[in-house]
Amino acid sequence: MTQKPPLPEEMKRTFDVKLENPIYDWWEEQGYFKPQKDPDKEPFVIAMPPPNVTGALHLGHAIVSSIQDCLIRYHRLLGDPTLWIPGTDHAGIATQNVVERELEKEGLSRHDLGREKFLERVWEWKDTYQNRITEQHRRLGVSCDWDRERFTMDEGLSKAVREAFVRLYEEGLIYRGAYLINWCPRCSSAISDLEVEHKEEPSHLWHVRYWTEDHERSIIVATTRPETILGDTAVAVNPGDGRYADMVGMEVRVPFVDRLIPVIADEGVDMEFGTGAVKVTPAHDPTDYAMGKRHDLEFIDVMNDDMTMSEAAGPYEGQDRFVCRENLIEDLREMGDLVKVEEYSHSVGHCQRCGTIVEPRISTQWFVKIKPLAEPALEAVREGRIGIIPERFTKVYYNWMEDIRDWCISRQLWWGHRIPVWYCEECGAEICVREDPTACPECGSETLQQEEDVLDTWFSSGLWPFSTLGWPEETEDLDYFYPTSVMETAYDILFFWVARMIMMGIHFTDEEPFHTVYLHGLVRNEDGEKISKSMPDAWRYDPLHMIDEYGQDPLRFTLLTGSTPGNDMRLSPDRVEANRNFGNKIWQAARYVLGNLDEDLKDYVPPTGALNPTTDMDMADRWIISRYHRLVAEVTRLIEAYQLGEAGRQMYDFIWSEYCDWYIEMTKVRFWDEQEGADQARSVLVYVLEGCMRLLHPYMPFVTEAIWQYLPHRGEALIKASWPEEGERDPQAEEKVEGFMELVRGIRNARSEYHVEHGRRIAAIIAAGEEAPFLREQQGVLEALARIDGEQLEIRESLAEAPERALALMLGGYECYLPLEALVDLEQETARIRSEIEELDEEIARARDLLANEDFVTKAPEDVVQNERDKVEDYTERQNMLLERLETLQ
RNA sequence: GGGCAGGUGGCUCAGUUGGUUAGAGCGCCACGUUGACAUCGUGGAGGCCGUAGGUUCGAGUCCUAUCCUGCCCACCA
Repeated sequence: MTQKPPLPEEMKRTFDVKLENPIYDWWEEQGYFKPQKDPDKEPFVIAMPPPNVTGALHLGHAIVSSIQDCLIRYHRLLGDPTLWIPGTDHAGIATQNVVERELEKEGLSRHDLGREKFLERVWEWKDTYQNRITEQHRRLGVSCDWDRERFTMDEGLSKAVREAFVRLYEEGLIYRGAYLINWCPRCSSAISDLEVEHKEEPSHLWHVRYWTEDHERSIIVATTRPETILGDTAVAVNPGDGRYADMVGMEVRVPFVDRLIPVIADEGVDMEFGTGAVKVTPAHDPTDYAMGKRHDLEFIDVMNDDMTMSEAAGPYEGQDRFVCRENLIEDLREMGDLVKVEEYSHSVGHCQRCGTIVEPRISTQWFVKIKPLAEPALEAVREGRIGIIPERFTKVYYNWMEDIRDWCISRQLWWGHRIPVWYCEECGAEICVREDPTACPECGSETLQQEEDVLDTWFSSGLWPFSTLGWPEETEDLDYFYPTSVMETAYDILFFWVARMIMMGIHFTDEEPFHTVYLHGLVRNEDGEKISKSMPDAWRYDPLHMIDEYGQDPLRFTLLTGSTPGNDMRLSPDRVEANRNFGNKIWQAARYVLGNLDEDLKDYVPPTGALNPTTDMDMADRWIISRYHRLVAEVTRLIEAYQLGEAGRQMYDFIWSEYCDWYIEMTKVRFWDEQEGADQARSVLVYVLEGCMRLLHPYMPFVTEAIWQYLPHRGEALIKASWPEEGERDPQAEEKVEGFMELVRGIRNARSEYHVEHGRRIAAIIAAGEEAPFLREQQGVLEALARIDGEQLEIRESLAEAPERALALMLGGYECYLPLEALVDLEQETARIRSEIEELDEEIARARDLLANEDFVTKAPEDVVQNERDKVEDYTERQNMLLERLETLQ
């Protein structure tokens, strides 16, 4: 039944990136991405943030996939029933915009097609891009359950949206009314406060004089938006402002439109700013709106939907708002009522989706009364039922939630969930029901008109963690997999999405939709710029291009290790290349291991549990096992703490710098002439490497699966193997081998310093003290690694007399002499020893000072103090030997 | 106006309960075709951890102030 993995019989010289896709397909066909439900186990569940169906995946999606797939694969290896739900978002405005742009190329507008035909076009687009996105996701290696793939506008989710809307409506938490909203003239729709991006822009502050009816008195106001003068319905001053006290209650005339407006007193006016008098346009400014409400002023919208001036703008009717501004300023100047123009910079709201300057205006829209939803959402985080990583974002979350304002959810678009409300043309009743109504429940009339507006796309996204599991139906999935575990996404949609999921999740399911929020940063290019499609070298940062070039594993490893939670990262192709090299390094190590095993690989199948170090093993074996066990513990701890980057780096360092650079080199000696312990080495090589593949699998799924398949192993696939066990450490072996490494490094260093040819084997005399037996055991390894001539190597307990004319090294507890007569330059050697003595001097002085400090000795932990004592002893010993040496040289 | 993050070798970044002589990758210098690997190996140069104070036996790590960079929030007319 079990189909074999799609790999060549023999390991090739390098890992072929083209194998990634077949391996992925194999995993999928084998059903490894599907959760193994077990009622006794707690499942691990992630709802994947659904990409918009607007276009191609970018590096932002690559980081999402990398982090989530890493967590998913880790938990799958732990044996948790693991579910990752994929899907896509209809992305209301964004998608409608791209399709409209397509239509523009044909010279058409959506109005030319009409609602129905236009929506057909959008669905076509959606089908194309959803498929493309799915394909791209597969290439990113995501191990999600494709059978559970959802779309925010598919039948089930639409039902969820309808249910959520109706419930909120019935609870009185959704209302309709005319309020000040943000209007995007290009999108021709209302947008929420969050969808407005404020940018500081240079502009002017125009001082304009308003006259009283009799032209006896006047008041000067300062404004950044002269075109809204036409909608003024008051002029306000601070009640405590003596300059204008006598004018309060008077009426002044609005220029160009025949209207007298009152001068009012309001606490909100800052006496220090501008002239201290402010024009009030309640229909076009949030502050003025509030003032208008307080003083019961008239609300006059002076613009049409397309931002041409409306009939209310009198002589300026039909002009674009900014053309009107220019003309109006000119006219004021001519009239002499433009008193002053100052340079002024202020923040201007732009539409998040199209960049157009947003116009605050009064409009009838649908809103969610948000406070009742926000309160429990705040508590959930305050009381720790939801944790946010990194923690600093909890404060950001609190600030926003505490200060939250009602959410405008209606959009004047065609693409989206149409608001399930009908109006009766007979009696005017407003009907909000779960099933499409056929007759008015009030008057029985069948002339019902459905609300034209659709919902904000984030309304459906807010239901994602449970709507994807079948809510509002009480499905098995919902019962078993909900609440989900981790919500992982970019920090820039904390409010848009995460906050709303928490609010809606708690409201509709009485449970927090997830227990952990993990926020990652944005990916930028080498220069720290946001990567956008319009950049000339954008292709260099296209994840698919990077995958073609280097493979998915290196890209993923780079994204995982390149940053810490919540911090942006700069991604350069160089880094991906470096990690590609790491993948190759592992591949080569595996080839070495495999090449040294006997025919029957089954002899080396690793134990089910940990292989612990025992005294009958070679010290090198004990050392690497111990180091590997340390790694298992560390990586597990770090992943559990969501420190994915650090865990990855630890594996990189261990595999490259310990396993490859040292352990593999050490084993070679045993294989050369099949010395004692060669079989032991084979088992240990396999044990550690196979374990590393399991550890590393969440970080480099493809290359590890391939290697694992070649290596002796238990089970059919790495992806569903088990997480390594934390075995025993062997401090003694670690200490001995590290001393040995220090000795080897010292000899190599000396060779290099004295320009000994690489190929040349040299003599050495080593006084090893009680380590002599150990060093004799490792004699062959020492010869190989330090390139020493076995015939000329002497290992003793101690030396009665140090050899003359030899380099002296005091390292790792060894006293080592390299008799390089011909090569030793006496002066150079003297200088070398002197500088080493000096360095030791400094260290000894530092440690002695520390130990002389009573406070240090009494207050610091015992092991820290002891450590310093040992150092003084060790350094002094080394220094004495070097001093002696210096004398013999002179 | 409020808040947050970053400032560590030439570049990009680690360094999470304060404790060896602060690490890595890339780049740089010297040497190297030993049968896992030149997508490599060996050795090396290079940092008073933004600045100034403070707490502590001990600070890259904690506190205060300050400068620079970036970001978020806010009804700045």
